[in-house]
Amino acid sequence: MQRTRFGDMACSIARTLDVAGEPWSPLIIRDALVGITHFDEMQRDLGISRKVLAERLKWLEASGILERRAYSQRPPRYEYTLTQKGYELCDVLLAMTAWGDRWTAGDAGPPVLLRHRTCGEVTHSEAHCAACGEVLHADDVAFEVGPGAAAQA
Amino acid sequence: MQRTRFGDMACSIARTLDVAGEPWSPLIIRDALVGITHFDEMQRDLGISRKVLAERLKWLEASGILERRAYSQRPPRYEYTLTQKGYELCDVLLAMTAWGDRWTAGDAGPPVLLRHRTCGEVTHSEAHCAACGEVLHADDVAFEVGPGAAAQA
DNA sequence: CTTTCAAGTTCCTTCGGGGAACTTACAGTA
DNA sequence: TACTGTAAGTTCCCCGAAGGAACTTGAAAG
Repeated sequence: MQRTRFGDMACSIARTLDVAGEPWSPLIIRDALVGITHFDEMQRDLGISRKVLAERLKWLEASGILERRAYSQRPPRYEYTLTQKGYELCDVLLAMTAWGDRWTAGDAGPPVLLRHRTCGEVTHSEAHCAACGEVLHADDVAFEVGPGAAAQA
Repeated sequence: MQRTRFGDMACSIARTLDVAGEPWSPLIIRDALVGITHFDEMQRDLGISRKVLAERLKWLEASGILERRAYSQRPPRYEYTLTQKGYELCDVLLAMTAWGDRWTAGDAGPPVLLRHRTCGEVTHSEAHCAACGEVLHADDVAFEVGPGAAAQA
């Protein structure tokens, strides 16, 4: 959690960052996606401080991204799983993966390959226009004032 | 810039975060995209501390995301524009915008609308499989070990 | 020759990250 | 019964990074 609050800005990018913009959060969500759902598993996998992990998990749960559920009563043991809201956030992770593979992988190639289950090909995520289906890049769009444009403090 | 280095992790998400994971960076890139390219403009638009802005701009320039160019010699005045590498990173911002519009906009609706110039519709970014063109979500993909999977410290 | 502006830099305070140790609650085993 | 192990945190201290305000530099403009 950063010092300046992004949640109040009239910008969906800022508001997304407010929820999951802190550097560890996307990696926690990635872990939850691939089945690393227990506190100690995450801590070992990420090398994150236990304190910070506990803070992030609380925040992501409060934000409706993760759900904390006991998978054992005695002894009390918990797992963190993605909600629908959290699951949809993985579209952002797919976009990060595509960019990171393209620009930061270097000669070694990407560390992880994504195989599309339905078509069988190794693939990556590509942004498309939800209306016409064509490939969409940032300068294909014009920005217009939307209905929620009010509270620009 | 966070304390733990993400750049060395064998994960494209982590490596993307290493470049642009600090909370302000995506907003700086957004500003550069929409034509807010001068130091003072950015500082006013974002409400960011001048110190932090100067640090981020240096880092993003060093990472090949932004280019610093003098648009005036006398007096010396500079602008920051996106490189191709930085421009492609905007795909991630489009995904953040789509998620933020859907999950954080509330009753007021999205603060900004995106109109696709080629088809004319108000739209949002949608992740598609680069191979078959179908809509792609996180559990449509299987993760496989890639060629660059080595250096998991 | 004082003001204004852009583009930073410097200084100070405070908050948050990192890391290690500690705690709680239970299970297994000898 | 005591000892060991494990999961899920919490507490403590230190230090680095964020925020904010003031200062600097270089040049034009009144």
